[in-house]
Amino acid sequence: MEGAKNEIKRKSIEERQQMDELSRIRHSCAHVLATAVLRIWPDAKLDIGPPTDEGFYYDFDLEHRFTPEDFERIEAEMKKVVKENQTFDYSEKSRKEAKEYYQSINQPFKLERIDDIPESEKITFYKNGEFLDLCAGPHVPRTGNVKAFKLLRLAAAYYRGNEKNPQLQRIYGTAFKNKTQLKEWLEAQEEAKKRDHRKIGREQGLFTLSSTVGQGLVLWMPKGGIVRTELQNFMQSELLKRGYSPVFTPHIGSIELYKKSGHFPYYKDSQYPTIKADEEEEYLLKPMNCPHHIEIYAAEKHSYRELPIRLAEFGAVYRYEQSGELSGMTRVRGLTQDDAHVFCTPEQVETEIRDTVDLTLKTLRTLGLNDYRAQVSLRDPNSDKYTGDPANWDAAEETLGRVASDMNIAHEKAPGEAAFYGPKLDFMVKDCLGREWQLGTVQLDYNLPERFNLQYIGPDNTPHRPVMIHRAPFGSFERFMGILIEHFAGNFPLWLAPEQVRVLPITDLQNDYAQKIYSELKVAGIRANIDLSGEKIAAKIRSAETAKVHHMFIVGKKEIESESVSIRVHGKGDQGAKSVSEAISTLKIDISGRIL
RNA sequence: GCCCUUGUAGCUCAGUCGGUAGAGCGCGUCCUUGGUAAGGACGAGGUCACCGGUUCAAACCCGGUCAAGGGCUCCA
Repeated sequence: MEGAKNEIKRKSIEERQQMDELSRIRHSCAHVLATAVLRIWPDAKLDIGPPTDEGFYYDFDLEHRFTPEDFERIEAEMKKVVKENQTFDYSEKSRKEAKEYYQSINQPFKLERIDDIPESEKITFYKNGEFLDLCAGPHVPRTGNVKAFKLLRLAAAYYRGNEKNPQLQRIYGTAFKNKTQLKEWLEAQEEAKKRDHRKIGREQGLFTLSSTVGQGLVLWMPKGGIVRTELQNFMQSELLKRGYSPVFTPHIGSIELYKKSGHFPYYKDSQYPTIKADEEEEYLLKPMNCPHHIEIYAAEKHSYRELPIRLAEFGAVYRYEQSGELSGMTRVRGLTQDDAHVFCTPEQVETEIRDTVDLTLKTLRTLGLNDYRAQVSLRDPNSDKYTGDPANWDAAEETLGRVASDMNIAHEKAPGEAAFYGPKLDFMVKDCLGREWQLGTVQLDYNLPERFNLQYIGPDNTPHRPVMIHRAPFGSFERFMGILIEHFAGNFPLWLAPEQVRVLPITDLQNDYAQKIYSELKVAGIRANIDLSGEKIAAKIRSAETAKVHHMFIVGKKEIESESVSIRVHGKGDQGAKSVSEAISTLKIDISGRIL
C-alpha cells in the first residue's frame, strides 16, 4: 500500500499550448509571486513555478526563512505587480545566450534547468515588468488578468525532488478567474476539513492515537471496532463464497524467511529493527504476509487438481514509515491487510485475476465508493530494483492491462509503480483534502514462486511452477476506515453504524415500555441503546443526532397504547410510527441487505 | 528523515506588560415529567506536552526533547 507521487512531468510545447485558462492564470500568478519575492529579497535563487491541480507553487532558495507572516507582505507586493498590469512578453534565446544570462545574474537552478530542455526545443522566456523567466508558457496577456489569488502555505521541497539535493522553500498559492470563485473554493476547503477522519474519529469515538503507545499505531475504540468487525464480516462472507481458505500466521518471522523472499534488502529502510532472540536467531515483525502464506503452500505437495489454492488472512503487518509521513489512519506503522494469496497454474491466471478484480469492484460498490481511479502499475524500464525474468514481467503486465480493459475499467499506466516482484492493478481514492491513497490492489507475481521453488504436479506427472496473485480489496482496514469515515462524513449506513437504534422514552413513565423494546432489539441482534436520562425529548433527540445514531425509536403514551414506535432517522427527521414488530423486521432486512 | 507551524480541562478555545489559570460543550448530583436538534441549579475536573535555563517570580522569555498538523523525499 502506498501513496501517489506528485511529480510534475515535463510537458511538450504542444501540450502546454492546450493549457486551459485557469492553469494559465495560475501559472502567471506563480510568475507574479516570483516577481514580488525578488523585489523584497533580490538575492533569492529561483527554481520553477508550475500550476497544479489546486493552484500553483514556486520554489526559492534564500537566506531568509519564509514564515506565514511574510505572506501579507508578499501578497501586498503581488497586488502591486497585478495593478501595474505588466504584459507577459515572449522571447527566445540561444542555449548559449540563456546560459550566459543566468550565469550573469547568478541563478544556478535556472542554469541547470536549461539542460533539461531537449536540443530540439527552443529556449523560451517570458518577461513581465523587470522579471524575465525561463518559461515555456503559456500565460495570460497581462498581470492584470490575475484577479483573485491567495498564498496558502509554506513547505520545503527538495531540488528536483531528490532527497540528496538541497531543500528549497516552496510557497503554495492558488488563483481563480474571479474573487467569487476563490471565495467559494476557500469555503469548500473549510467544509472538507469538517469531514477529516481524524476530526470525526475523535468526535465519534472511532479511533485514537497515543504517543505513549507509539507513533502511527492506531487504537480502535469500541465504536470503530464495530465498524471494522462489520467490514471484516462482509469480506469474510465474500471470501467463503469465492473459495478462499482462512489461515492464520504469527506476527513475526525469521529474518531468513525474508532474505529468501527477497523482501529484506528492499524493505530494510522501512522496517522496525529486528528482534534478536539470541546470537543465532533473529526475527522481523512481519512487514507483509506473503512469505508466511508461501510456507503454508510449500508445506504440502500439491496436484494441479487442487489449484487454485486461495489462502486468506486478515494479517497485521508493521512498517517503520518515516515519522513525517504518518497521518491519522491513512498512513500508519501497524496495519491489518485483508490479504490473500492465490496459487494457480499459468492457465488459471486470467480467471483468477478477473475474480479478484471483481471482488475489489464489489467491495468499492458495496460501500458506495464510486469515485476511484484505477492504475496499472508497471516496472520502470530504467531501474534494476525488480527481480525476475523480463519475459514473465512482460506477460504479467500485459495480462493486467488486458483484464482491466476487458472489464471496462478506465485505467492509466504508471511506470515505476510496480512492486519489486510484479506489476499491480491499484485502485486509488482521494481523501477530503484531495490527497490520493491506494486502497485495493491486485498484484501478479511470477517471482516469489521461483525464489521459494514452489511446485505443483501437472497432468504430465512432472513438477510445474505455480503463479501467485497477491490481492487486498480494502488494502488495509486502517486506511480503508479512514477513507470511509470521510466518504460518509461519519454518517455510516445502517449495517455499519456503531449504534443502529436508540430508544428514547418521552418521560420516565415510558421507561418500562422502552426497556421492553430495547430488549427486543437486542434479541434481534440489532445494536441498540436506550436513553434513560431525565432530559426532555428534544434534548435526547439532539444528543442522538449529534452522536449520529442511525435510527431513533421515540416512545410516549400514544406508542404504548398502539404497541408501536415513532421512527426518526438520523439526518432525515420524523418518519412516522410503525408497529414494533414491523419496525424491527424492516431494520433486519436493511441490515442484512447492507443497503447504503 | 528534512523544512515550516502548533501543543492550556475529555473536546473547542481565551489567558493583556512575566505575578503559579478561565469560558462554552461534555461529565456527575439534584430539581424539572417535558412529543421530534440544547429546561434549570450546583459540582468535579489542569504538573499549562516534557526536561533544563534566565528571573524575587515563567503558561508567557531562551534552549533541548517528544508529539501533532502542512509539505518534500520514500513507500513492498
